[in-house]
Amino acid sequence: MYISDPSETKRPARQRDAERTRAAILAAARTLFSTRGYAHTGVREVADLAGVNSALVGRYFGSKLGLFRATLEELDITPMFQLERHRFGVTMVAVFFDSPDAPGPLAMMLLSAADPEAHAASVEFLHKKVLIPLARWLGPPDGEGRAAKLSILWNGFLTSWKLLPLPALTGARLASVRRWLEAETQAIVDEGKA
Amino acid sequence: MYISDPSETKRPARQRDAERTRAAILAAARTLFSTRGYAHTGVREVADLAGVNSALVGRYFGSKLGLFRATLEELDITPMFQLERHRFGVTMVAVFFDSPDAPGPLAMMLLSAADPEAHAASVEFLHKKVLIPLARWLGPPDGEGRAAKLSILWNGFLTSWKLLPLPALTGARLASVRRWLEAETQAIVDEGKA
DNA sequence: CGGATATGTACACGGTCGTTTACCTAGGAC
DNA sequence: GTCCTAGGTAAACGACCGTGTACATATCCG
Repeated sequence: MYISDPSETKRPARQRDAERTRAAILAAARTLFSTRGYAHTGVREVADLAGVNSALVGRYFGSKLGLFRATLEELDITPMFQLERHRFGVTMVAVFFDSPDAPGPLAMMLLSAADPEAHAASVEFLHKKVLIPLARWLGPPDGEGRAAKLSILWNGFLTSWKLLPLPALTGARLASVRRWLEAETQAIVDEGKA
Repeated sequence: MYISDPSETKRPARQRDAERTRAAILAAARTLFSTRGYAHTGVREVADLAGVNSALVGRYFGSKLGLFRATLEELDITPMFQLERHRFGVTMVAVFFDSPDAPGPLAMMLLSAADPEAHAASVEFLHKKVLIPLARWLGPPDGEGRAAKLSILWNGFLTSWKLLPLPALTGARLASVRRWLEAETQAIVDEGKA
C-alpha cells in the first residue's frame, strides 16, 4: 500500500536486480564524471541520478575511486582502429562532431586531472588502452611520436571546444577548423607513406 | 621571548606589511592553483605556504574565488606579442620548454575547469586577454580562426605534456615533437602571407 | 604620549563529503 | 512453508572546507 505520508510507511521496495543496479550506477557515473569531473561529482549525486540508494555505490564499487576506475574500464576505443586509413581524418572528425557524447571519456579524464588518484587511473588508461594500441596501429616510422602528435591535436581540440571553449569556434570558423583538423590528422596518419 | 610551550605564550607577532602579505598570498596561490587546481587548493593551504594566517585570505581577497580571479588578473602575456613574427614558432616553443613554470597559467585554468565559477573566470580571461589580442596580432586573413588553431595546438601540447602526460614525450621523441610544434606554429603565423 | 586603525590571530559555525554500520526484506533453495 | 542470503535502506560518523566573528596589538598620526 502506497501511503502519501512518508512518516507512516517505509519505502515502496525497489525491484532487486544487481546487474541492472550496477549498470545504472555506472551510467550515471559516466554522465556526471564527464560533465563535472571527479571532485565535483558526489556519490549521492550519482546514486540519485541512477535512482538508487547511495550506500549501494560503496557496495558495488568499493569506493568513489573504484567507481571512477570501473567507468574507465568500461570504455572501448577499439572501433577507432577499424576505420579506413586513407579516410581516417574525415571519419574521425565526423565521429567527434556528430555524436554528441563522443568526447565524454576525454572530458572525464581532463576534468578529473586535478585529483591525484583519478589522474593516475586516467594516465594509465590513456597509455595502455589508447596510445600503445594507436602507436602500433600507426606503425613505422615512429609510430609513438605520431601517436603523440595525434594526441596533442585531439586533446587540444577537445580542450578548446568543450573545456575552455573558444568563442571563435562556431559557425563558419568551426567548419574551417574542422577541415584543418581533418587534414592535420590525415597528414600524421600518412606520414612516411608513399 | 620564544617559549617552547605554546600553551603559555602568544604567537611571536608577525611583521605587519599589507603589500608583502598580499603578494605572499598571491604567490602561494599561483603555485598551488597551477599544480593542484582550484578545488584541491584550500585557503588554509595557501595561507600556510605563504606563512600567513588563513583569515587574511578572506580579508585581502574576499573569498577563494576572489583569490583565483586576482591570480588571473596578475598574468601578463603581452611579451608574447613582442616576438619576431618570422621566428615566432621557435621562440614560443623555447619559452615553453625552457622556463619551467611558463605553462603554469594554462595548467591553472585547465585544472580548475571543473569548477563552474573558476571556469567562467578562466574562459573570460582567455578570451579577452589572449585570444582577441592574438587574433588581432595575427591579422587577416582569418585572424580568429588562426588564433583558434594556435590555441588548439598549445592547449593540446600542454595537456599531453603536463596534465595527462604522454610517456612517449621524452628524450629524442620530445625533440621531434618539439620541431613539429615549431613548424606547425610558424605555418599558422605565416598563413596567407607571401 | 595616547588613542585610532590597519593588520594579524584564534576559533567556531554550518555545510558537504566519502564511508561505515546496523538493520530490513524480497525472493530463491530446499 | 521456512530459511537464508543477496540486495536494499536509513542514519550517522569523522573529517574537511569556506567563511564569519570576536579579540589582540603593532604602527602611525596628532
